[in-house]
Amino acid sequence: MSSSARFCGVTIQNRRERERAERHQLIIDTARDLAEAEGWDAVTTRRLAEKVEYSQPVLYSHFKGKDAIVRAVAIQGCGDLARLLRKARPSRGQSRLRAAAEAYLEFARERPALYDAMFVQQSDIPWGTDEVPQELLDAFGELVAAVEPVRGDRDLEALTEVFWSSLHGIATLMQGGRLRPAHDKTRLDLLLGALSLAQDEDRP
Amino acid sequence: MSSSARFCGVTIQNRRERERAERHQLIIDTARDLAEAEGWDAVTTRRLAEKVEYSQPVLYSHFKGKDAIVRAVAIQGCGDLARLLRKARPSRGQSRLRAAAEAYLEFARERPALYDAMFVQQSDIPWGTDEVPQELLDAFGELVAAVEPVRGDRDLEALTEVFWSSLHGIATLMQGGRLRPAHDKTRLDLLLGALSLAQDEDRP
DNA sequence: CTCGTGTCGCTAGCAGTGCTAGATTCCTTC
DNA sequence: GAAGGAATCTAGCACTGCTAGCGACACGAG
Repeated sequence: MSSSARFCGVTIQNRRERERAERHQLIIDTARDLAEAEGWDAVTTRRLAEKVEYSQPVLYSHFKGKDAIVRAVAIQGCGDLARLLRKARPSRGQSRLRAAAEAYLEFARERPALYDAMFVQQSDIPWGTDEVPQELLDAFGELVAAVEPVRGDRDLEALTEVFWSSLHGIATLMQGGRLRPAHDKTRLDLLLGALSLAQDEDRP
Repeated sequence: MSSSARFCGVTIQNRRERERAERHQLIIDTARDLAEAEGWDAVTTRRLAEKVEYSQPVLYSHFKGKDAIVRAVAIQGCGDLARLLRKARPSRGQSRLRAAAEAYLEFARERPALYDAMFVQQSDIPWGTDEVPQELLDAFGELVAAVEPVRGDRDLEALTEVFWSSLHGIATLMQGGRLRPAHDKTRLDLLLGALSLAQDEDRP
């Protein structure tokens, strides 16, 4: 019976781990959805626990604290962004740089709370040289690929950082209502024209 | 005696209003200093009240709520930034654009909490066409003046928004440790070179 | 000089926050 | 079935922003 018991024990343990992983993901998804629907201020541990139909302490058996939940949402959001950028290929005479820029800004516009968790709220996600999440590297890699065609003899990583920073600045200032919507198109044209070695590569 | 009484009453009222205005400013300054020293999380109404040596309700006789205090700090910060940009004139062969960019980034680096209140934390400051504070217009005006020399035939306001957005993106991503410090100089060179009509105006 | 009057600031409290210790319930195993 | 252990919940702490209502003070009138 010991082998049977062990076998059974393993499968039961597997089921438990699976259910636990599902609940883990449920918490992340619910937090993201609640934030998108009502903003991060509305994401309290009580409301989140109520939505996942468990009590608060269950959250703390999965995450060290609320910050860790937000961080998990942010990291998975980076994966979403990376996939979106990978799919965003230029159509017609559009440059790859423009396709990436438009996809990035659309992501920030459509999912402002998620974007906030990823790049605005301060978190202790390791962005330095050490253990930075793969999702982040993927997203940045897609930006690098989009910048590469216009790099010329410029430093590719630094140029990508400039591109990213500009997009991020536009995204956040727009979200805060600090830029004039009337300039939306002109602004992006100017940025892309300036970064494209000024050889008017991007004009249609 | 009625004229004497009225005269006295006016001066007393003046003194009271003056003291009240001083206390109003004291609250703003204390909130800003506390935020700069320990971050905005440390700025609670209790701690703030303790620092100004009054009880909490006094804060609410000056401001509608904590948000209004942060907003006052932010608006005065815009005045500081405008003054700093006005003073930042190019030295030697430096372009005015570079002088403004460096001054802006230094401001964001040296006073991160103040910068946060101004441009990161969402607030209901009216940025639209209606009653936007004068301090804000001044600061943006300084940026416009710095961009003007390189505008070429481009839309000046939109180009300034691109310049501002890029600086803002760099400032916030740097603050969050999301950019590589090794690229700091290259990044700014690339941005200024790209915005300067690509005529290498800014290369020394 | 004394007495209302009204402004001013304070004490105490509310509802809600993130988080946790201890009791309780449920399931597995013998 | 009973013992053991893991998983979950209840109840509570210290804190947040904010406010009602009380008490003390300075002021002007008689």
